[in-house]
Amino acid sequence: MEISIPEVVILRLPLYLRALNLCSDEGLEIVSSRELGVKLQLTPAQIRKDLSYFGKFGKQGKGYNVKRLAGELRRILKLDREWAMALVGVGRLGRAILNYGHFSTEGFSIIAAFDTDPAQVGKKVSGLTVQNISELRPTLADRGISIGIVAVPPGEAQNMINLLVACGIQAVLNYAPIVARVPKGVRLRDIDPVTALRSVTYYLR
Amino acid sequence: MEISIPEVVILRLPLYLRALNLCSDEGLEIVSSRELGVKLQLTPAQIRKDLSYFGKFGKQGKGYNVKRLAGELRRILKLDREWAMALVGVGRLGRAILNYGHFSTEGFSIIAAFDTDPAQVGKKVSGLTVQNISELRPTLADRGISIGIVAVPPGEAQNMINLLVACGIQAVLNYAPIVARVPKGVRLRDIDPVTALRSVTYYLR
DNA sequence: GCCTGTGAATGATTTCACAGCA
DNA sequence: TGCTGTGAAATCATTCACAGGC
Repeated sequence: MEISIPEVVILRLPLYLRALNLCSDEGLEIVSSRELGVKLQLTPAQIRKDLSYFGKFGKQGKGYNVKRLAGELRRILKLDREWAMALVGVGRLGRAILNYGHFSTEGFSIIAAFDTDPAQVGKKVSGLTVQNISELRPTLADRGISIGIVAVPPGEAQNMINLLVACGIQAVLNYAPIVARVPKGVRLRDIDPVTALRSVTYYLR
Repeated sequence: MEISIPEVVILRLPLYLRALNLCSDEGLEIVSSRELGVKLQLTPAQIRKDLSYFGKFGKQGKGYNVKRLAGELRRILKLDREWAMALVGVGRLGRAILNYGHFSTEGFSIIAAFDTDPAQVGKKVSGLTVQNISELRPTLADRGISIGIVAVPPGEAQNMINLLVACGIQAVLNYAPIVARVPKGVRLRDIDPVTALRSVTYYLR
């Protein structure tokens, strides 16, 4: 029987990757779980235990080879390929997302943009021609798009998510400030600065 | 001795607030933990247990008064006041943050903007005059700013966070794609779509 | 000596299950 | 009957502690 890996572990792997990139920048070739732990404010034991779900990547007495471990994590997280994404909503927020430089350098490309507003359809934004939402289904299928980015007003967001799901999307990155729902089997991540702030004020004077 | 409330609970309270707002929009006056659980994909028991850390807000046999519970949560999370924020970095990302409409409607106002680039200082962006970073300390103190927003390139981000901390900031909302560190007592929240995506591809085909 | 990988122990969080009230 | 609030039980996650290898 398959042992399944806790989701908290998967959520930490990208942080390990960030820390390893930092090690690379510092010219480090080998890093120990203790050193990684200092950078990430995690215990060494947690890092070792997390990695042990996937294999043995370290050398006793030494630590982990920075490049090798980064490569393994990229493979585990399926970051050793390009991921095609579609943006829904090309208003102010959607345009800012298209201009965000860090997606493409990390293997995530927005290759299609959609809007429900006929006035937007056909316009060029950041090198993409805005398509009518009715073209969503064939475009997702033909162009191998697995991730949808939702950047529409809150009132429309759940409908757009439902539409993406109905068209076979596998994951949604939701920028709308709502409680979004997706069926089991579809993955959802929310980018919501207001929710982040609301959980922080509790601790402030 | 004070019993301290688990951080996971605090992280869920803003979601409860979102769900309650949705109930309000639907014209609901009373909601049960079961109904909230359906909206949030959480178990009713978890919602009741979470709320029980703070008091008894429900009516047996009925449920929770939507308006009343929303009000209590706002009070608990200290959202019954205005929070002043300072933005550091007025490049493309910083400007998009200034244009993001959902902060001010939720009681979070960006009332000062800073940049290290002398060419930016003195310019007006979204109604704010960009200030020299050297004015950070007096401005935070004089204007009662408790939250700093970091939107500078990755290489400068940790330095800017250190500076904010040195100037007495209580919380940092970090948009830079780095592993950021803050001392104990300062709260950090990261807004990082690439990290969100990296944790999602693991589950995709 | 130093650090990994990992069962066992501890600690935290979630869920159960039910008393008590509307 | 229906739902809350809550101890107790169950589950899940983290940390400990040490065998084993460099």
